[in-house]
Amino acid sequence: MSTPRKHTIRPATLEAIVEAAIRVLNANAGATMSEIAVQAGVGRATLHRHFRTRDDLVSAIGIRCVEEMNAAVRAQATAGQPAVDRLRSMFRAVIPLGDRYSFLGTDYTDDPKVREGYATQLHWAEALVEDLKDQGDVARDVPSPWVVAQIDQLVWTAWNAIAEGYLSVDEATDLAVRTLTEGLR
Amino acid sequence: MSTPRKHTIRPATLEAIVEAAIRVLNANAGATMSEIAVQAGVGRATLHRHFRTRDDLVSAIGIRCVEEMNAAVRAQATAGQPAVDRLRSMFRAVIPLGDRYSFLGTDYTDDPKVREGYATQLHWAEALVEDLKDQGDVARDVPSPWVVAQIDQLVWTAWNAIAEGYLSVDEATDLAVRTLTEGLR
DNA sequence: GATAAATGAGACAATAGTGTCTCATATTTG
DNA sequence: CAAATATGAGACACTATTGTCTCATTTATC
Repeated sequence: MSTPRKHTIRPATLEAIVEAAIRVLNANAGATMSEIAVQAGVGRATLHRHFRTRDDLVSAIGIRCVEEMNAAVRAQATAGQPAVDRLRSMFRAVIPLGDRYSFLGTDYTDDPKVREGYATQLHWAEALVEDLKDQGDVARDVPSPWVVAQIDQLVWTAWNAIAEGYLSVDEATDLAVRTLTEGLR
Repeated sequence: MSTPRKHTIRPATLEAIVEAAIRVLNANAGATMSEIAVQAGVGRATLHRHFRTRDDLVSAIGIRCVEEMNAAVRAQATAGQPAVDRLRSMFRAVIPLGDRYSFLGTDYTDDPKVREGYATQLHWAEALVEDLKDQGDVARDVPSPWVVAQIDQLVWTAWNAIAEGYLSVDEATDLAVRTLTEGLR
């Protein structure tokens, strides 16, 4: 592991650190170890005890978020369903995670595991887009990277709508699907 | 002004600094004054001579970008045209500026002028959305903030498509309009 | 060409953040 | 309750960056 220590970490402490780090880093990508420690209600030394460097901490939560997201998608991935329904399930699973996920775009980690998890998501999305095209839900003349990018952006837009309180998760999910396929007309 | 100096700046020097700052800060929001100076081909002291602090520099280019963008939109804003055409003109004008604009989201400045410019754009977009709804280009039941957010995101998606080389500016513009109104079906 | 002013290079102090360490305290485990 | 150990607090050295200053050199201006 990248952060081996002779100390065992208490579950509650680990939880506090990870959650605080996700929260703080999403708000400010350049946040300091002290800020994270304060937000976690933990001594700064404890951070360094379990995550030797700042990069280790960022990597660790990057991995966690990406895995969380993949898990959410996998849990919803019911093969055999129509492509649009799978799109909707995917949105429904991923949109509520928007606030934990967003920092990955900014504060991107070079950690291979994060990149790997990212690649997994990308492949999954590409396959889904291919199916959507097969079913005629997406026109063949639209470049697939555009569709994938659009899906990505819609997750963020949907999350924002929920955070700002003008849509519920279900409403946002429906609107995302609708925006992608039918447009807003 | 926030950075008054007894020195006059040479136009070429100012240009080099501002362009380098935009380039470097878009690539890395936490970039250092040294990096910017090197990229500008200018001594670090010269940076501080004309922008007392790093924040001053960031504010200055923030203001510049926002004004650039407003100017581009204003230049295209031909009243009397159908709303969809104005949407297309707006996309066409703003999309190529994506690479200079993108850092504003991340490295957001607290400068009132930047906020003000931002607000101007927002009002402009809201008015356009209202017109689009009047013309039946956007359904009435879609929340306006969603439409505005969608327009914003499409600019970024379009810029990315161009930067990655799989679409031309005109193709990206058309696809953005199409995605918003008709969707990708 | 001469004068004035802007620039480049580098020294400098001050600041902020990182990462390590120690020791007293709190918490778990047996 | 007692022993083991995780934690909190703070001191510490180290590094990177910022912002100021000076002086020699280049560039513009008359």
